Amino acid sequence: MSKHNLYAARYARLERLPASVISAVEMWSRAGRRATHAWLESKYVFIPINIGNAHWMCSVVDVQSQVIYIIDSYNEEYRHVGDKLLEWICKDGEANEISVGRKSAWKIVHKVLPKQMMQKNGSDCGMFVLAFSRELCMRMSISPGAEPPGIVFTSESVADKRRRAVHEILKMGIQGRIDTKRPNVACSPNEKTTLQQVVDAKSPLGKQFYRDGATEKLPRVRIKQGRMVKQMVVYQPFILVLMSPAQERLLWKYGNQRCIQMDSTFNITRSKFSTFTLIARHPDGFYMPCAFFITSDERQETIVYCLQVIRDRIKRKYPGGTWCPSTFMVDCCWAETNAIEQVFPKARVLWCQFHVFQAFNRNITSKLAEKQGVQVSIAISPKERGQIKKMLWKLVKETFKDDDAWDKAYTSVLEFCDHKQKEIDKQFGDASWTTWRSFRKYLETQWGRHRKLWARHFRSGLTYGTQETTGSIESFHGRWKARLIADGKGDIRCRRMDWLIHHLQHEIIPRYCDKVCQAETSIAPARVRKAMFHVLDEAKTIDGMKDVEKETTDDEGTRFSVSYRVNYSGEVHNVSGLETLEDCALDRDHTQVKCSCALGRNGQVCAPKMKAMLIENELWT
DNA sequence: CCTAGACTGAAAGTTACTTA
DNA sequence: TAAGTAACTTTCAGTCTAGG
Repeated sequence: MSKHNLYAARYARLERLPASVISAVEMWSRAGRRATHAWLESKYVFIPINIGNAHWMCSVVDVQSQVIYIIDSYNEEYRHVGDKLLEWICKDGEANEISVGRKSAWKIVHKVLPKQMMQKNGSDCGMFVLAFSRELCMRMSISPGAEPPGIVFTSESVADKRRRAVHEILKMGIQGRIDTKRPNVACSPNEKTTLQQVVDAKSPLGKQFYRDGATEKLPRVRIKQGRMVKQMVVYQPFILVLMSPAQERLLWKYGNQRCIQMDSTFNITRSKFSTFTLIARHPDGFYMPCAFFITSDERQETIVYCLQVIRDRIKRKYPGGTWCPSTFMVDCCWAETNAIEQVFPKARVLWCQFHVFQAFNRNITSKLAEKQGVQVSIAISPKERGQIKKMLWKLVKETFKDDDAWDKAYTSVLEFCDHKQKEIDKQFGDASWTTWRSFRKYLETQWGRHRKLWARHFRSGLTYGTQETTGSIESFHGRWKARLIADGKGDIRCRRMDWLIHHLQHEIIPRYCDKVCQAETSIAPARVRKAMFHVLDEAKTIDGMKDVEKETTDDEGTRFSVSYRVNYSGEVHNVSGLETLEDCALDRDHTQVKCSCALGRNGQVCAPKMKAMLIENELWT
């Protein structure tokens, strides 16, 4: 007797047999032999059989007793199934020189199921096959005399078996392949199919979340179990773009083929939203805010959306010619940089030199810090740090004769790092002090590749005003916050969003409009202000973005309306208790899964919770 | 401290080719 | 001719590190 008792075959498709029976079986048995052992060397072989790509039945080959059992959940007899199987067995036994006995000695037994065990719907046959296999495996005794088998389960309990299967898949995963070298060892956890693959949780959520639009606008769902994080987030950013017609004009007039600065600031309202400001420079030398957008995150795609709205808005209002700023000044932020390059491919992005040097400084202090060793401590002297700072500052600030000269200066910095590293290596041996090496790596990966973004040398020939930094926008934010604090209405971090909008609309924008008009004309500011207000009133706020219009009341009780475009309204749901999903699946009770949203807190079913349930549902019904 | 993006290695998917 | 195979590409999750 073989030491192997079981062989579970991959399924067999009967309709294919006539043409390809020989090669198919050979491939099949060969694959089995390579993986573990020949299938006919087992005691029992379980072969799920598929008929007409529709129905499944279970067959068990008892190799030793030479019996083929066929169990069909409808109690129908498929004579040819047994014959074909027998044909296979004989062929394969011959080919692999395994004695399977005479063909006539084999018996084909169609098990007859009691009525309570028969399938009563059109979709459970697969579960029946699994259930039969499991029961037979568990008992490991299949004898031709014992028939019909007693009632092991009823057809009603198949739904529970389905849930059990879900439970087991969630818990154990699916073994993807068998390690040919160690066939008896279970696969490593890495090879288990994880929940995300079993349940395609990343696919769109279903109708309730669908909106027209690009894929990236669909909310994301991450269900994580086991090795993965147990959290599900339906993530929909909040976006509000604010730009008055007056600002639009400023942006069009003073932003086209000129420099625009962009920066974000936090802690302006009680929400943890960021406020982005775009400012342009007036020929008289002062800077004015030209657009605001408030977002719930700072991801690239969110910024792209806002910039697109602003660009399209100006295009529509001033159709003549293409409007495109020549340069954008931002701080060293990749999300902003990439977004600008996506929306304005022709514009050059420049990084604020102040932020660049700030980053340098931070990394010089952290990476080139003094280190305490076992016996000695190595000191990177302030002088050395000063030296490298000076060299980098030169790279940032100065204009060189040509690109080669800049390159030479840059390489000399790297060589300086190498030199210092070598000194340390000589003293302490390789790999013990890698301060300079890691700093060099940082320079190369983080800055060397993107030199055009931050070095003054590569900016020659560009028109971007007089500033090399986003200083004016930072000071604008600073003054803005200072004014807010000074108005004595409490902590700005506790204020509401509508208050912020009101403040922008009635304080900030008119201020700058006054200033601009004073510079452009000789009209007294009071009259200008009136004229500006007229424009604002007429346009309400941002025309063309009328998806949502709301009447709001500010702190002083003045009513004003705001219209804004929200490309998708939503909130973040933090669903906890997902680890209990498997119990929920068995109990059909979802109260253990909790969600942070208002509905969820009241124990009601909210959308993400419903989605989690739906995913389960799909598996057990 | 938090979020975003680059990077990385592994798995899954694709395709062209081989084999019986 | 269909299944297997190898080489290649794409996708995805996890890690790391950046800057605010």
